[in-house]
Amino acid sequence: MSSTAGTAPAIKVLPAPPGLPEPLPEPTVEELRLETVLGALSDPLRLTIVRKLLLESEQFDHSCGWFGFDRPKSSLTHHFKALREAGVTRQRQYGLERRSHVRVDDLNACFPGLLDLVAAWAPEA
Amino acid sequence: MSSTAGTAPAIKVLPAPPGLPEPLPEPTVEELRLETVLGALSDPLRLTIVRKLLLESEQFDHSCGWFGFDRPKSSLTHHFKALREAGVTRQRQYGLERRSHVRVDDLNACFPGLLDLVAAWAPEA
DNA sequence: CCTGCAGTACGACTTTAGTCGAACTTAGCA
DNA sequence: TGCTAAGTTCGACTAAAGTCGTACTGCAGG
Repeated sequence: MSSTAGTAPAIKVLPAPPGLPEPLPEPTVEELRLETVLGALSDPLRLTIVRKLLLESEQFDHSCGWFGFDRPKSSLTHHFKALREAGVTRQRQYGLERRSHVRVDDLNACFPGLLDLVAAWAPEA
Repeated sequence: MSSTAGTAPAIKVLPAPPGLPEPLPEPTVEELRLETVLGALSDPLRLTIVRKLLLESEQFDHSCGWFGFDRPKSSLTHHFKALREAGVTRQRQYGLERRSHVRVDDLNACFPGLLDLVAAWAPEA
């Protein structure tokens, strides 16, 4: 996998089509680590976020407020950042809003079946 | 919080054949929680344990020392206990030794595909 | 320009998890 | 009977995560 030259050049930004904001910094596909992704998904709130993104219209990115959590904004920022830095989600800045979506293709390529488990997850009774 | 109504009243112990020690306390299948299992697997050492159990002769249970980690015994106890309490492994006492194996059937039933990811995992370069 | 709003950054605090030494428990064995 | 080895339990310490208030940035609309 790490066939790329010595120090990974860390291509952070994708060739975004014109008009589409560039993603915030995130790990590349090669940098995705199972233990990190599992750690990011071992939290009920983050599991809820990812599951909701998967089940309800993955076609669009969704802003932080779309989820309707009644937590302080700084807490939400923390969790969205954790998901992005683990490589689970991608975030783009649209004007005022920062919208997220799940990196479905990357995750299915690296960890096939994992997202199915998340989609099938049910929050504790 | 038990479960499906009526049947299956939390079978903690298996119908162990005579001569086979009973498993140490562990969550039932209904009690398995995705976030807990993922949390247990988000540690490299524990991932190593489970992967090694999966790849090298799952037919037999393996004692703590079989893995050959050069960590203090109290640390190992900690991690084996974490895996067992999350429902990932089952432990039985054989004389002096406490042997572990992965609860393959239970995990495949609850979280299909998860163990494949663990088996395919490679410790960080 | 000013104001309001989405969200971040920082920092303090609390909680949880990992690490490991030391003392203890128990089975097998001479 | 007493030794040894596998593993536990306890407790202290440390490191990492989660929580959230406050201050800040930066776009939009009047």
